[in-house]
Amino acid sequence: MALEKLARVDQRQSPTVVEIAKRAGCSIATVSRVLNRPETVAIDLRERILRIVDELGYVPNGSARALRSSRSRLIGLIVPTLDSAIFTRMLEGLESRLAPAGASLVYSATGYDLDREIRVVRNLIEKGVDGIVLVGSCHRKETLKLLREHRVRFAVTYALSEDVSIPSMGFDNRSGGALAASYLADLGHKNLAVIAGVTRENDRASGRLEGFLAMAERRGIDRSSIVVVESPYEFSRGRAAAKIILNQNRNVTAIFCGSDVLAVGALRACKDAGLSVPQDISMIGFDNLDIAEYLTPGLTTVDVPARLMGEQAANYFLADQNSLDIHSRVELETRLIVRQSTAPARDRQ
Amino acid sequence: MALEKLARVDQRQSPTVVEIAKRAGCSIATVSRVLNRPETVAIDLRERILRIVDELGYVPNGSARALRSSRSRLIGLIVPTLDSAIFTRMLEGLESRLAPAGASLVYSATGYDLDREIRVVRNLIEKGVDGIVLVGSCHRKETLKLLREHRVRFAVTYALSEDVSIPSMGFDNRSGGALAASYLADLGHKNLAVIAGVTRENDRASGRLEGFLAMAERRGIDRSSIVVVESPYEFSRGRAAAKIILNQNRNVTAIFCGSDVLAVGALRACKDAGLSVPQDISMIGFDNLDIAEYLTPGLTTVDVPARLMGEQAANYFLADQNSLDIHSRVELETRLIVRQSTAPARDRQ
DNA sequence: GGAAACTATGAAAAGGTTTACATAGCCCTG
DNA sequence: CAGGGCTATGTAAACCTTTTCATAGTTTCC
Repeated sequence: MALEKLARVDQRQSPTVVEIAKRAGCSIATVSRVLNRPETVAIDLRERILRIVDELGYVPNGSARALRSSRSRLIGLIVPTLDSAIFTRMLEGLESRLAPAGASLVYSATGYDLDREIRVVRNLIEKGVDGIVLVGSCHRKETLKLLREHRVRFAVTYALSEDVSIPSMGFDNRSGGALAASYLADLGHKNLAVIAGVTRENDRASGRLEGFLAMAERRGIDRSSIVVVESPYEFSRGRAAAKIILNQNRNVTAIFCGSDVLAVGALRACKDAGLSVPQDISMIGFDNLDIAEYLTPGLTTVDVPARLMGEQAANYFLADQNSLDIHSRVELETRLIVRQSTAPARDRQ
Repeated sequence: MALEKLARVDQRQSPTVVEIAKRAGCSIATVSRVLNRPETVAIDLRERILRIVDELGYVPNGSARALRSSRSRLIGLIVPTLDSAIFTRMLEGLESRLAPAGASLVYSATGYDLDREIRVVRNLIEKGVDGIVLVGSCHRKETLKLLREHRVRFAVTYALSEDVSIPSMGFDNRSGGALAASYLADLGHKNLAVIAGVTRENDRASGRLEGFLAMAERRGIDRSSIVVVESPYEFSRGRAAAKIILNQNRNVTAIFCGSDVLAVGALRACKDAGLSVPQDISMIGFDNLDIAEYLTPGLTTVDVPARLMGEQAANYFLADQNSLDIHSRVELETRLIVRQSTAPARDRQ
């Protein structure tokens, strides 16, 4: 006699829907229904099943669920890096919305390398994510091809894609840069410098720079007179870049930095050089990191709706794909936060 | 005649292992083998299959793979929050190791709420993660029960669990606190204050505080003379806490903060109060965030091997479970980074 | 009172892999 | 040259759900 057939289901094995059904005296289909659309099951049976689910500590198998329904409740996030804290707020916003809906966030970094982004995307597709949040609208053809061929929804953040068919929750980096230029012009600054992020294959960095230059020009400042340096987003790099600018261009009275991280470094360089901010040099950052308010002097900066972008992206992916009010293009605003690092122009020396 | 049977496989559908096998004229088992243990397949067949895989842009279905093999290549990370940048470095370290191995990181936040942690853990188990990285060794019974019952490997970071059967990659928060106390004693400070994190259900915050107090006592400073305030890890809260301390205890000459975030706020409070650091007040932080070096004055702080913990945790989960050299307890060191925010004691006023 | 329309449930297939087991061909060895 | 041990491949089951379709029972309506 096949004794093993009679052996009780191994207690130590995680229970499945079969075990639940057996105990509730119903079919697995009904158990599944209770778990997914409870209202379709008679109340007493439903409650009996739920009780058993609870008793056994049953947790559905996400892989099986995903395989069958082709929905994993996983959303991928691909950012260049979290090292410089710029994208952390978006990540938090995204997760804060996903979690209550039972969805999870899969995080990946590219290190600002678009080729690595291709591999990252492939990896996320393999994991079966329901959607991918990208930063910026500059990507390899291959990246987009992968996304299209595998029918993975995606959205762009931190920028607004020119192609309106691509969902984006972002802001116009150019206007952000323009905000800074405009304010410096208002203050009477004529000798400007920019420490931009690395603009190559980075539409955010180049947009901010372009917007700044264009507005400066409109305000009567000769574009070619503006000193521009590019620098990776690191404190030390901002410091080094500012040092060069201050040494080589003794008449510069204001510096616009493509990110607050660069600005922190640049502020330090001013101090190193014995220049005071804002008396000698005005400084404007970009991002409005939490720390900006706590620097000395408080950093004037362009606020980026980072958390909001994350939340909006989450909304987009959580919304029923056929829903009527699905916002696939959310245009958010930047605004200038004036603190103590900017003042009216005064000649240096 | 059933024409649809003859219809070519829908090009627009992602190809599966069946399609590959068909084109290569072999069985799906062989395709699977090529993908997982290539060395077991004859070289010419293997290469033919790989070529087809490439041509078709085949991407394996992770859900099916996970379902069958019960390995998802997903590692969960549960931290209180990323808002204060404390845990970001660990996250980056973890991801940087997981990605090359084809594994991905699923991020979740608890907001310092241990009950929410239970739900988060359940959710991650449902997603089928192969392992979970936790922060600290203080958790609800139910959390641990879930992990055990579902046989999910997990590890503790940012602390060393007392229970040696629980893998941990962390450091001793008490020694970290002791480092700070010891250094302040060396400098001759006798009137100390601590702005600790919220110690309730937080072994890291309480460990740091305890270690500080114990060492201070050992160095002849009466424990009861030390002013202790607890505060959530936010710039503004650190500022508020320091303000109270400075107002109510005019003789305090040194403040130890349970995190750099608190220290940034506290530095600001000193400035608000017209006190200079380090001449009037010495300040020590904890974490050694990147920003610490760029504050004015540069912040003396206890360095935490955050990135390393992430990397070590990744190593642990990536290692073959039966491997001999699997390090399930990695004890890392904190060290004091002396900058400009600390100086020998001088009476205030 | 009987057809029509619902409602609650069950049976069974499907989703794409991995893997235990079987097999066929080959090379050795005695 | 029989038989044993390899190696490379194939067959088919299993992983755990969701979902389509069928069915039995109940209500509704003329």
